[in-house]
Amino acid sequence: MAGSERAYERMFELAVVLGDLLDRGLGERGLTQPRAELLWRLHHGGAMTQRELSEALRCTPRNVTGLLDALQADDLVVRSQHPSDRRATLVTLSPKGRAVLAELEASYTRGADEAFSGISARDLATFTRTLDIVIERMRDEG
Amino acid sequence: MAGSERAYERMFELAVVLGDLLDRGLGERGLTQPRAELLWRLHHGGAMTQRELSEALRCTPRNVTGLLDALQADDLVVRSQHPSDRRATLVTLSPKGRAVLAELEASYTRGADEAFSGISARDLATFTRTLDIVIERMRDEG
DNA sequence: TATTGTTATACTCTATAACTATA
DNA sequence: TATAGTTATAGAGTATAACAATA
Repeated sequence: MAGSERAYERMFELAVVLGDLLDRGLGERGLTQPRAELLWRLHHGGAMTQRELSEALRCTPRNVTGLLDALQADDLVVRSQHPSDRRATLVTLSPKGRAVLAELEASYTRGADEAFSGISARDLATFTRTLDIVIERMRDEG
Repeated sequence: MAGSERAYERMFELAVVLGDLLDRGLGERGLTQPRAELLWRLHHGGAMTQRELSEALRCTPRNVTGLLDALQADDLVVRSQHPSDRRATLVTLSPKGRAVLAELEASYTRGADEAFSGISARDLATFTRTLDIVIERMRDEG
């Protein structure tokens, strides 16, 4: 088999194990991937309207409503009035949400360290550079 | 930022663009990821019972029933009687299903070549080796 | 008794369309 | 008129539980 095909296979395998690992970690915290991605955006982008969330997540406004309803029921986010536009809703992390996200971020950093520990800086650089190339090519194939 | 964290980020990005690329390619052929994975198993593993499919796909037998109902409606698979066990159903690709899968496999090989063209054999080897290590570590974190 | 695949039911994520309140 | 977010409805994928036919 050609080297490129073997590498290609491995990338698909990576996507699977990465997804499984993510689902396990999130599941232990009562989260799903779509809900966690929404929280992640708030964690890194700060308060946002639902419209802005729907654009960030590339999904419909209706979808954001559903995700927020679930997250609000779990006391992870807060909906509040927008100060200047009474049509809009401002979404923020609750104190509990902030705590969960801080812990999630720490777990993420831990995961990165564990994944690549013992790999030389040179190999890591080659790995990342190759990944950059492949990602860009796949994005272009739109 | 540490090199490991940057590489980790890139892997998550890869999973996203790989998933998007896959969805686009399958969507053009009227397929979804779960349905395509079922077809892929039949393509490479040959005729199977629904029970065997549910084990291969790591999902419930009920789930297989639903996927097969949709694939059968699109004339991509055939359900037939098991020769020796009258409880069981044997599933095979239809002629149309075989044609679609042959084309899909060709497209897969093309994708692999395009993704890594121009990358040196040495870099590709380092890339694949690093990927192997990371995948194995993530699998161990069960 | 155990197994195969089904019907019944439910939950999550996703989408479109119609609607309300506001801009 | 246009925009923000909702209700109504639908479809895909997933799961558990109860059931019928067969082993």
